[in-house]
Amino acid sequence: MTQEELFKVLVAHCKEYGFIFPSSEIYDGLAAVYDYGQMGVELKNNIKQYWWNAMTRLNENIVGIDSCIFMHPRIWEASGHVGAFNDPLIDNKDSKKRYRADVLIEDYLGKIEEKIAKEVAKGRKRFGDSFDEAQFRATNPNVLREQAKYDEVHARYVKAEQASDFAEYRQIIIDCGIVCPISGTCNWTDVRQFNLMFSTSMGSTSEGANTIYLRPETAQGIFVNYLNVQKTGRMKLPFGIAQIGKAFRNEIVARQFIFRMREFEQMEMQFFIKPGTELEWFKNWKEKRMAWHVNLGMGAENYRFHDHEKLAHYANAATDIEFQFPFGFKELEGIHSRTDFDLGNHQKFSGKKIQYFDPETGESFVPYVIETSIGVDRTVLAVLSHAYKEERLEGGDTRVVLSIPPALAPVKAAVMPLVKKDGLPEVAQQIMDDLKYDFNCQYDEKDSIGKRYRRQDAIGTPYCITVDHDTLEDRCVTVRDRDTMTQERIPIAELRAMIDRRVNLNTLLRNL
RNA sequence: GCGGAAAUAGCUCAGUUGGUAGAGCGCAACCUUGCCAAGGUUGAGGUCGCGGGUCCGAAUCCCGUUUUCCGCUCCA
Repeated sequence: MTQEELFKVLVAHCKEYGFIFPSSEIYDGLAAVYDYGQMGVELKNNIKQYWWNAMTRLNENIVGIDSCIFMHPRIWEASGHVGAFNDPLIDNKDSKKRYRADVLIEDYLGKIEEKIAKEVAKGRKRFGDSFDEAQFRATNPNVLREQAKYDEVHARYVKAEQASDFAEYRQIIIDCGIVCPISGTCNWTDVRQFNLMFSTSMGSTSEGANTIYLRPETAQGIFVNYLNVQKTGRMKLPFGIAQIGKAFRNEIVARQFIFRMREFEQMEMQFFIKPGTELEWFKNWKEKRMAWHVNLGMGAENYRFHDHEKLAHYANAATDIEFQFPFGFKELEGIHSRTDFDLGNHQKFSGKKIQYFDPETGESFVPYVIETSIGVDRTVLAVLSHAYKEERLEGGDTRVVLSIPPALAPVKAAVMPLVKKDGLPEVAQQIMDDLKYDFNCQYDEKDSIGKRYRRQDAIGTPYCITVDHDTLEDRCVTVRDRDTMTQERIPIAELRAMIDRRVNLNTLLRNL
């Protein structure tokens, strides 16, 4: 089976066994929106708990918050999202390729600069030591011509940018004869803006209503609460604030199942530090976060770092932790050194002083930030795609098993009477009643025992507990292991401790 | 958003010049059985993605539309 086929089968499996459903399915679905079903929500909650506890409990200097999706609109100006998420796009009608209109113009200007630089280099070669660059630039006809062109286009571009005049963008592209590198033609569509933020209005009357945005990231909720947490929690640098929550992006292309959704969930932690220590902490968090992933036991070889060459407007160092999905290595988590970009901008835009007073040195400054930002849904997908296996058994049968890390498994144990009579269901029900306070358990008495085992394999239940006729005599049950399919006989009295040892999240956390 | 492919029962699919909608698996109840997808009986479930058109008659032909999958960019 190819990776592509495996991915399709996985998507079908997720639906069939109640992990993930397409949204609004009875109304034909809603593109790139998915709901978590009865199994999916358990898996997702376990992942969130693993992250939350790893952050807030294992680190004494990290606390959590839960900020709202609605925030003051000015926040998105301060964060740069209103600008950066409003890319002006243009399509070439012949090649069907889409480009950012501003990038096309900037590339064009870049080329003119290159030409000028080449002329200058030529001049330097010709005149040697007596070369006067300023003089040369002011007199050489080639340079003057190119410079004039550059100045004219640049002036128009800056003006258009300030006015958000997209028609002018297109006109510049056409006037300059900028062609599509693929088709080589100048057959362009209008410039259109794709606002990646969802908006709605707040306020009950139309004239008094404000446009507000659904947050495109959870990070800003942390930054705007920095002072609150720092002061009320008496936090000292370095310290971190963690948050799990929904974010929304109106992606042009949202695809690959739950990998890229328009509504998604993030787990973000912003770590506040002294300026100058950011590279050290960046490295520290890179290692810590990788350890968190690898600790799940899904194979260190399935993870890798991807350091960013091109940095976002807010970062001075950035890396991704990528996971080997069925469709290749893709980003699971981002770790960014955001400098004082966010807090500094909020200080500027809000007019409130956002600083940290260092009692040791007596200095005040805007803290630097290291961000770790992981996609919950992507982690769910990573776990599921790694867990899904079709095994060929000795008898020639196949079985589908989800080898989910036991601590994350939606159902920890299934309790089943071997037969639906002779008092076995009653005993099984008693065991169920005892275990259900500690673990999510399922009771099943329908169909043959083999079939029930397979059903549990398909949802990744680590243990199946079977009550048979001997149980009535020796008070022992058969515990069948999901991955090895081996069975062992265990006293009912020891069941809870035995399961707990293997599925408890704390065991995972202790290994970190 | 653009181009290509697809949509029939919960799932996988069949359905032949246009003529009353099918199979296997699954699901529910009962009987038999009892440690790795057992057998039997009975039953539920589809206006063939949706909307138009052609036709005496459309799952089938035509147009539109929605959703999904595959390519083209961004990103958690």
